Amino acid sequence: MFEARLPQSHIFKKILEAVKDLLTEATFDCSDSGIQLQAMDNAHVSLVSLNLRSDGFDKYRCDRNLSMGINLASMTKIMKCAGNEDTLTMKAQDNADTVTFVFESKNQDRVSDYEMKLMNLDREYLGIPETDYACVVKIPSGEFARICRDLAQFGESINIACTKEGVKFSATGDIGSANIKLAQTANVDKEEEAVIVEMQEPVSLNFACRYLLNFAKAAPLSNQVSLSMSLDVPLVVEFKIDDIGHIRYYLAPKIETDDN
Amino acid sequence: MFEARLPQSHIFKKILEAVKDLLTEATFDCSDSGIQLQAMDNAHVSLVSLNLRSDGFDKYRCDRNLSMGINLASMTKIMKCAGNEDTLTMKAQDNADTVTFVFESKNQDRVSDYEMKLMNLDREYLGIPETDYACVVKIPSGEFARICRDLAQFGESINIACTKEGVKFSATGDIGSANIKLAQTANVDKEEEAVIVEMQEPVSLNFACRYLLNFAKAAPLSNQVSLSMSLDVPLVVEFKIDDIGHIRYYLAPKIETDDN
DNA sequence: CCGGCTCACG
DNA sequence: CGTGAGCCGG
Repeated sequence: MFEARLPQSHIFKKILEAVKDLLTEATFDCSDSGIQLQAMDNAHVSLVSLNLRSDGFDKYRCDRNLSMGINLASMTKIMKCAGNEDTLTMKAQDNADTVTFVFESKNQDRVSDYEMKLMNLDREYLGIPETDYACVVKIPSGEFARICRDLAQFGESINIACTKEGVKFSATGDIGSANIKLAQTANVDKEEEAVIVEMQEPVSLNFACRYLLNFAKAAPLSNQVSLSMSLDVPLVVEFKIDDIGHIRYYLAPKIETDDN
Repeated sequence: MFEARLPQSHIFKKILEAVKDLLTEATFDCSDSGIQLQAMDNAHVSLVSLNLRSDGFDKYRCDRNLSMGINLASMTKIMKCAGNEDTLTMKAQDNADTVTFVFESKNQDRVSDYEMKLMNLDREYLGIPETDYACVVKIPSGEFARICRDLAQFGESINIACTKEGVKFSATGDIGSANIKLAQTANVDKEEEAVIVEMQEPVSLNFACRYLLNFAKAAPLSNQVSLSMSLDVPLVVEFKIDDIGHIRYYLAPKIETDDN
């Protein structure tokens, strides 16, 4: 059987908020090492990759590898029924066609369980090569969300330009042009406010704003987000998730000329 | 060139909130003495007049008089990209057809700039005679907004009746009639809560609710609003803006009988 | 002053 | 349904 317990359901709630607008359904692959989800978004433009290590769970047991095809809208509905502080347990029998979510309040006064039908989903295994990136930028995730929101008003694509001094986000459109420059922080008063640029080589790439906006929905999962970029290679937007794993989004640059 | 800097962008943000529903575009007249905007609203019913003195700015430079035709929806979008505590700098070259807004966070780690195209707008210079008013009422601006909102439910016009005892706002309609009376405050505990009536002669005038509602959007700019009234003369609704100027709205009374 | 939540609108 | 604005709490 499969059983995984987290002391706080809110991580899972936020994960669902972070994927449900990109994916209508997805397969959760459970193995001894943890839970993994990997899927192209509905439009087959970006890729979502979620990793939750087994050791990050309060309790974890997975006797046999298990692929659970899940309708994310349904799962979102169920997760909304959990209190943020509830203990969450996911359970499935080895060959079952359902998964059960159990929410327990801290004092055990309230226990609820939700059983959800699993789906058979076509799988597409995608190899993601590990790469060295020309630039890796870490910025506060709230800042990232804010930048995407602000620049979305100006155009459909956002240019990210990275030099060793910092990173610049730009957009151009009918109402004008916008540039947001973040300098690498010298004084790291609070770690979560740091802007850190690791640069081998400067890059300047364009991305579809709409996807970046969706990625930014993962901001509640982490104070910081890292953006890894190289020429002609998909951007990686990574949010670490506490002590358990990460969620990554991959998005190919727009191959446009810099005429905006 | 033209350059004007304010230590806090929120004044400008609020100014835009206070005009954007009345005007789709407007000309900002910049001169050595400051920035002025004067325009009839889209329906040519009311008049908006904004004055920002140069000495109210942190830094101000205007080599040549400059009239900037601005689409206020665009400018509103741009102002929404500023943090409330950001330093705001407006810049334009002498004969440029664009204006640039620069927002800087207090620690300079974040700098964003927005360039916006200027428009050529037809100008209408309107002389506004200085007048003595039969009644000048000062009330808390939040109170004013509340009154307009409350009375809006009853009818399309609001009667403002002023005597030396105080001021009464009334509306009548299908669902009934409403009267809100504010007595002149005796004990001025807090200045911003004061209701002050300066009366030469009592007045009772009717105004289109819809415009008063729009004027009330300037409430965040000031704790107090003053209403200046005389028979058959436009009402003046004035909000002082900190140490820098004011915004005034002018609205002619409805010439109806008091049958509501 | 910022973040989360709730309500209203497109 | 998803997004944006206003309100309340930390």
